[in-house]
Amino acid sequence: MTKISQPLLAELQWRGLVHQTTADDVLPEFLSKSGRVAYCGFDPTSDSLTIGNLVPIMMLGHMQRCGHKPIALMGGGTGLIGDPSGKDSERQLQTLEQVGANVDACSKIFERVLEFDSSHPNPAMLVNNADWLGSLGYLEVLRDVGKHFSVNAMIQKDSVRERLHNREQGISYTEFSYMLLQAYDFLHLRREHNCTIQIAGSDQFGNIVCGIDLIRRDMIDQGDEVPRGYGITAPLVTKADGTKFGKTESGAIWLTADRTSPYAFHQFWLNTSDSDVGRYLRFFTFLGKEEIESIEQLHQQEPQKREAQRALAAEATRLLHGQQELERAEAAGQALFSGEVSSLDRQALEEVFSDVPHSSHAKTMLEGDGLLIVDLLAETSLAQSKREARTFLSQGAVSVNGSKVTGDDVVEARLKQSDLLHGRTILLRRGKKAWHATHWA
RNA sequence: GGGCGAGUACCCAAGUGGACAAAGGGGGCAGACUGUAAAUCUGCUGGCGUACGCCUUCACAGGUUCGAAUCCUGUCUCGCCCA
Repeated sequence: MTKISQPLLAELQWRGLVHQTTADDVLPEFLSKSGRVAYCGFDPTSDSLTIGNLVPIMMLGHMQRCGHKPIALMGGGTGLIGDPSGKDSERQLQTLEQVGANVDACSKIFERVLEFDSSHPNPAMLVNNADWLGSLGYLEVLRDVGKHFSVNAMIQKDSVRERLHNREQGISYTEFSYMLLQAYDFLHLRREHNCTIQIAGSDQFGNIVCGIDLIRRDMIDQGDEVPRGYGITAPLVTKADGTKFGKTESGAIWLTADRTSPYAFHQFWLNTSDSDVGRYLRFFTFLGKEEIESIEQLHQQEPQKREAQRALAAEATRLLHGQQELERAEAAGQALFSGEVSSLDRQALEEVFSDVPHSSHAKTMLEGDGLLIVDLLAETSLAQSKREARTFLSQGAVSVNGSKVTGDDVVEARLKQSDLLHGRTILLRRGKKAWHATHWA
């Protein structure tokens, strides 16, 4: 996995991960030597990151694989301020404790993609800018950082200008200062860790340039002839149908299992459309060029097999959740979509349905004539009322233990004790995807 | 402050005294077809009830009327024009 395949920039480019760089003329040359240090900042606005953050994380992964040193920067300090970019309203400030907890929680994600072990030739680092921003004095900032910034230039920035012209919202001095802090981060890492590259999403280009400027001015002050700071931005991930990437009906897709189960995560990738899957393989897996191209070829020949989606889902799930969770997710998907659940043994059944809504009922209800399915459905997450349950039944949308409820009068269909799997479970399904497990005791 | 116009269901939008739980479109859910896709076609889409029915809804509060989304009065919100 740690093979050094090709120079970083070429690697990023064929993957389509480069949106824009600074200093196009000298950057390739600069990056051709290994051992460069690059960082990317992440906002700890919550206790997990979403797949929207995955692209820059992958970029850091490529850095490391190409022999450079990646630094993941958690914005524990800047998170207290809030980046005005792309926001149309002032940010709600978070408490110190909140931000601190979020930093801890998010750092686990990086450990999955990056190698932090000190035995690695170029181990990754995780830093929190609260560590240096927190102790920074106000006067110090004004003298050493503020001096290098022109307000005239700052108010020209898109992110600021929009808010300045918006009387309703405006922008606070706090958020206005954000770019100084981000620029200072870069300078700090440049000084302390010889970090020369900043990676970020395309919306951060302006902030990166600020940092580069600051480094240049600062280093000239110190008599350094070749001040170096470069920026690489990643493209915005888009979907062919124009809808927003990374969102589903049930919300954002997160990178940790407590927010988005490995099964849901796997399903998300599996449902990628044909027109996006090639790009996503490049973005979200570490598979090599030839491998991806052969997968694509296979996919084109037999798109119905969805080899490309399967590969994408497998790689991404393994990366973030590990081999074991991947296997569970695949097994669950297999069982849930084939509908062949009655053959599962007890343990497999419990594993597959651990993430599915469930409810408990009294076994005695199944005695005698049994229980009307309509009545049971209304009590589950699958139908809101008896009337709705009747609709689903008559439409042929309901399955019991994987087989569709059919017959002349489906509304009158009943469940009996013989329907119990392993003596305690009956699985209901509405439509293709909505399952509900009922347990009986 | 003055004048005009608008507020309808998840969203857009018709309806300007009864046939209105309210056209049409979008979205959502389900079915067929499929590849857990796209496109297409079909059904459902205020709530509750085993078809008839009941309850709640057309910005809000009152009123006129046998009957109001529709008419009247007041209030609020939004848009445009004038000061």
